[in-house]
Amino acid sequence: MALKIFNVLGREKQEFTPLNPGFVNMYVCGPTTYDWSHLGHAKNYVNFDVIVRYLRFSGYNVLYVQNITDVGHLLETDEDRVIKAARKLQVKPMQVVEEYTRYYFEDMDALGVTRPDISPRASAHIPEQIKMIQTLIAKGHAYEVNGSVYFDVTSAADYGKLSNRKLEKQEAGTREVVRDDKRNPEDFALWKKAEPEHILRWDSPWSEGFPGWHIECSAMAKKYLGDTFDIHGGGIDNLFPHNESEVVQSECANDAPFARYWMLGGSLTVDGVKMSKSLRNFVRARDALEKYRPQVIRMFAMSAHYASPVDYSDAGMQAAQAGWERLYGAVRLTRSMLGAAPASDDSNSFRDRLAAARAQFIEVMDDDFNMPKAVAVLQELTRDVNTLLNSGQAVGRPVLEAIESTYTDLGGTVLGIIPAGEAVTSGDSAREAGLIQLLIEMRTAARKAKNFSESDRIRDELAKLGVVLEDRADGTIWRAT
RNA sequence: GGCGACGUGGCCAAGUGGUAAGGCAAAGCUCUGCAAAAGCUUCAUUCGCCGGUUCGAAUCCGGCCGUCGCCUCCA
Repeated sequence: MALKIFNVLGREKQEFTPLNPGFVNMYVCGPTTYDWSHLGHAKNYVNFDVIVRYLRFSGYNVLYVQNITDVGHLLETDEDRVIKAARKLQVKPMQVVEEYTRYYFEDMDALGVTRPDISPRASAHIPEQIKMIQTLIAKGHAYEVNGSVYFDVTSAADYGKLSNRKLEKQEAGTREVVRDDKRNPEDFALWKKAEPEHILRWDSPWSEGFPGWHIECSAMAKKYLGDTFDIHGGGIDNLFPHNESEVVQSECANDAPFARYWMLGGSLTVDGVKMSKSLRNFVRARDALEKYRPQVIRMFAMSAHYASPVDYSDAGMQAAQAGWERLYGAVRLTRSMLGAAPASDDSNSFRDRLAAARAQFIEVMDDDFNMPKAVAVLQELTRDVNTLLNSGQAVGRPVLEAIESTYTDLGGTVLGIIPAGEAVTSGDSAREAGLIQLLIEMRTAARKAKNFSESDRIRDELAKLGVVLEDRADGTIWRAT
């Protein structure tokens, strides 16, 4: 079974064949770091994280580039959003960028999102952007007016092919407003001359100014991945104009196809409306992390196919949490049983069940990264694992290890929802575990003596402290809530 | 208005021609001293509505209704 990807370019599911066998060059549009990351970012970057993890799990050598936008991303009012934030906070623009870039990585790290291999910043690639703009001017795809440079969308026959937009046949100026000095209303800025109060500014052949928003991705993708590369990811909300502009300017400048596969993630919504900063309906990623474990947020992000929207709600998060706890409960039970398991081949036939789960997992992930179905595969496996482990029949160490590694590989390495283990390392945790074990033994003695008021008191008091006891045929185990 | 996505049980959701995965919630049961955890059972003759194609459609085609996204602020 070969990997298939729904390619937004052409809007069909296609077999994935990398440009160079065994290697995947991938670019994903990153955030503009002038404010906190919210769950919308978390959803999208968790999805792409799983995509990258799965590609690597499948044996591909992935080069993953994700930019940090720190300049040129203007508001509708033509204000630079970074400068605006800096003015509000009374700090230098680059301080804003530094601070929120740091927070962004902190939040993504906490969510278990693997860092991109390269995180290039727009402001560090001004020369590359200027060079690309010069190429576009030389080829007649861009023009300079009053120190600013615009891309002429009528110069490219296939402009609009990604978002399926066609230029309206109309003459410039017939619209009510033709902004700036553009020849066509649809032309977009490659370089903008800076007004005196605009602090973020660089020298260029045309003026002291700053690059447009779209050119950074084209320039940095070219620099690190080449003219043509395999996968370009991002959020569906940036399909137009951002992604469309990237495609047209890159292909015009490079005379080569740009990204071969486009993968765009669905938006996170709240009550059916997109979570966004401007609507002020967002939940910061770090606030969500205070309330829910990172694995639960990842489960939630994977509750629908990556290209579909996901609606945020407490009920949705709680469903994700309940589902996760059942999965993780099976893993925890497996690990606790490993401690005293015999090195026998008891229950060895269960290996077939594990192999089937692996095969199913790969099959559904190969089908355009069907994460909800991949989770379902683990959930079905979990039912059988629980049945086996609670059956009372002997289970040998090799099988337990095979169960553990199945969860670790599929749920851990690929999906990032199964932690590697709760290693008790610090002195305090080891002491705590010892004390809990002592209380468990005291309770066991009380139960044997049928002193249930005493045994229930120990259980209830521990529960109040966040330690839940579970009585099993082979003894009592505990877990922290 | 243009472009695009979508509408599946109480909720979330998979499913692109062969007779409805999975999770959450709910109810009953088993296990337990009681719990917890786990397992079992029940829970859509039906996939927004109306037509059509077909031996057969949630899946294909047409129309209608509704929701959402983008159309130079947004991952």
